Formats: sequence, C-alpha cells, structure tokens
Amino acid sequence: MFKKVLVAEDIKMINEGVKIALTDFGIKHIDFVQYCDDAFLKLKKASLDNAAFDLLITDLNFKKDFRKQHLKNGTDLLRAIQKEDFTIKTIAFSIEDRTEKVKQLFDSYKIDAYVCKGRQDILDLKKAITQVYQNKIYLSPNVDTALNQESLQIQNFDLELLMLVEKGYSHHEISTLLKKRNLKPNSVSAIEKRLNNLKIHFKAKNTINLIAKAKDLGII
Amino acid sequence: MFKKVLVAEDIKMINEGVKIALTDFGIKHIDFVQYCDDAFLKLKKASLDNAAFDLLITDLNFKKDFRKQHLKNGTDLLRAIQKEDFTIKTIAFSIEDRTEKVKQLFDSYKIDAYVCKGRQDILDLKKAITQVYQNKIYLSPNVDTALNQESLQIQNFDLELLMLVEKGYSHHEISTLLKKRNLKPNSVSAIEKRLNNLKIHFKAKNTINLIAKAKDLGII
DNA sequence: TGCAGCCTTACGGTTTTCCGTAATTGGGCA
DNA sequence: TGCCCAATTACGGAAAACCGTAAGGCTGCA
Repeated sequence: MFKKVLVAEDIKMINEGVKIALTDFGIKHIDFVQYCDDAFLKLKKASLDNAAFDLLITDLNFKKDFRKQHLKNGTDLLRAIQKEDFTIKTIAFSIEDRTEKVKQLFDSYKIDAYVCKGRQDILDLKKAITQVYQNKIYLSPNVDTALNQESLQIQNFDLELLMLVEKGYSHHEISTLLKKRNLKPNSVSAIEKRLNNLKIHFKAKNTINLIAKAKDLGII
Repeated sequence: MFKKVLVAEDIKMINEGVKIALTDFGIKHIDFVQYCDDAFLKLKKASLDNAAFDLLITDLNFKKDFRKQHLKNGTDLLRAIQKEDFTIKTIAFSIEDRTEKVKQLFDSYKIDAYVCKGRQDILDLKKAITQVYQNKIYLSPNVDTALNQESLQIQNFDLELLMLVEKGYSHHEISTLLKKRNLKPNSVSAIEKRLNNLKIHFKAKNTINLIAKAKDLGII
C-alpha cells in the first residue's frame, strides 16, 4: 500500500474524513496542507530529499484568503506537478461533478482517479486508493461516463486561449502574449480559427456565449 | 449545552468533522441526515413526540440524485422550518461566502449562526454553537461584514441585460427583444451605456471580461 | 526529390462593437 | 405654457471581431 500520502484540502472538516479513510489502510505517513503552494513545495522538497510522496489527494477548489497564492486551485497544482515529471499518483477529490471538467483532468493532467465529494465519498475514496495502487484508474459512479463520452479533445492550448479571452484580452493582444511566451500557434488567424472551432463544439452564438458556457461547464 | 442535535449534510466526509466538533461538547444525541426532506420529517416527528431537537446544523447545497426531493436545499429547509414555528436554533454551514446570500439567510430565515466551511471551520462551528447556546448570533470571520455592509444596487434591468449578453445576443437583437417585451430603455445606445457603466463598476476590460466577472461573483 | 495533406499565417472585406457627440423625449416646476 | 434637467435615443467614425480565401511551411511518403 502507499507509504507516504499528501492531502491538499482547505476544508478542515473534510480532512477529518480523509484521515479516517487513509488510516483504515494503515497508512501512517499522511501530510495535510491547506494551500496549493504548500503542497507543491512539500512535494518538491520530498523529491529532492529522496523521500518522495507516492500519492497526492487534492481538492480542486481552494478558498482565497489573505495569503496570496501562486497556485490558486487544484488544477493549477496538478498542472505544476505534471511539468515537474514527478512519478506520484494523483487523485482529484472535489464536489465538482461536471463530466467535461472530469474528462479534462484525465486528458490534460493525467490524474489517476476522480472522487466526488458526496453521500458515498469515504467509500469511493477507499475504492479509488485501492484501484490506483494497482495502477488502474478510478471514477466515482456519478461521473463514470466522463471518459466514454466523445468530445473534442480540448487541448491545453485551447484552455490557455479561453482563459486569456476571459480576462478580456483582444485577439491581437493574445497573439503578442503567446509570441512572448514562445507558444505556437500564435497568429491572430490561428486564434480566431481555434475560437471558431470551440464555438462550433460548444454550440456558442459568439465569443461571449462561448466563455459563459466554458465557465458553466467548469473547464475554465 | 444542547441536548439533541440534527445535522443535515450530504457529504459524508464533512459529517465526520461535525461529529468531532459536537462530541467535544459532550453532546450525545446527534442525528445525521443526507436529504432535506428527511431532516424536515425528523424535526416534525420529534416535535409531535414532545422530544424536539434543540439545534439544527444544515448545509445549503445538496447534490441531486435519483431520490426526488421536495426540499431541494438548505434554504428550502430553513424556509419550511420557519413556517412551522419550531423553537429550534439553526446554524447554516456552507462553502458559500458571498455576503449577499449570508445576509439573506439572517434577514429572511432568522438563522442564528452562519459558519463557513474552510480552513477554520471546526473551530468556527464550535464558537457558533457556544454563542448560539447563549442566545447570541454568530458569523464566521470571513463573512462577518455581511450584516453591516449595504450591498451595491444592481438593477433588475442590469441583470436582465447581462443574462441576454451572456446568451450571445447582439446589442441589436437585445434591443429588439426588449422592445417586444415592452421594457424600457431598449435602444442600442442605452444598452451600450448600461454595459459601459457595468464595465466601469466591475473594472472589466471588455464585455467578455464583464460577463466572466459577473459569473464569478454569482450575480448571473 | 517531388508531391500531398495538414497546420499555420497573411490579408481583405463585412459585421459588430465601441465611444463620443448631438438630438430628442418626458417629467417637474415656476 | 415655457423652461430646465436628466434620461433616452440617434448617428457616425474608429476599432475590433468575424469570416472566407489564399499563400506559406512542415512532415510523411513514394
């Protein structure tokens, strides 16, 4: 069974529940953090010390407070982890039950399991841990259709683009920003084409409607 | 201290945390329910049996599932309780931290405390229980301005407008729609002027950013 | 090497949005 | 009635978004 587990979750109450699930497996080394930046630093440090964590259980939504955070939510954390090339297994654990979002996490961030907070969550989390330990993936029953449903593969580029559009940048500004970051494609044309495809996919009337739908679906 | 407490909360994990907080007070009679309809029935029955509960701790958001519910969320439950004239004390316990909503609960449903799920929630819930037992009200620190603060006035027209824009209608289409409904103002100019004011108010870069912010704030 | 196919970029015309200015309307009031 | 003020509407030029077409560039393959 997993030896060293990190739990990133800002709700104290829920940490109590997670503790119960983990100790039932006899896992003794459990670290709890309430901020994503702390989570990342702990993982990084453990890795450098040759004492890496072998499982991360992370919430997706974290409350903002006075502590300014670089990684603002679980998605940011998972993205950062992927860039680092840790060998750690990851379980996302959230109230979120929109399948688009769940699919995105598996596709883009290679999570190993998705557990939905809810009436069965302690049981689900235990199942997830068991499966992930056997190198399988796991999804809570209420979102288990997420991976079957065929949908346009939403690339990281698309997400990046949608987030820039959401922030109010013009196509031209976005093009400039992408060039600065050496990301391709970065022409205004390419941006418009991608946005068009996304509009078709989400059946959006215009860009405003596209952003609204993307937010409703939780993909940005 | 309270003798008989009912907890309405659908997330199993959180129930574990609440259990910890309550047993620390030596409260022995704690009932847990995962649906609002069940909560109401339990309260009703206990009252008729002359063994009423003296405290309710309820979440606001409950997940929908196959069980069809009459009371769909905590707000519905609190409303139902108020109509019944129970003498029970009530603590709302939610992830929600928008002061507008919190204020509404105190004003309309006469709750005794509002506790925010988060980094301090076990401590906060304990404080709330202590205060409420002494017939005081309590709010978690991060929403304690809810009752003082006058919230800004956003007209119904503005909401209507934002929702039409969100749906992807052009200014011209919105103008036509408003005319059909005999709502004024309805000119393209007026629409643009209102949107401009909203953009200034919400510090939005453009209309897309405005809609994104309005959605983030939960006003549409 | 040469070609096909796909992705990316460039460009121009049309539509929509943006924004300032000016005209019009309607209500309150002497 | 006549005037003022504020809200609403109209309009026009500039900017941005939208959309189709065409050119450029890269990769795989014969």
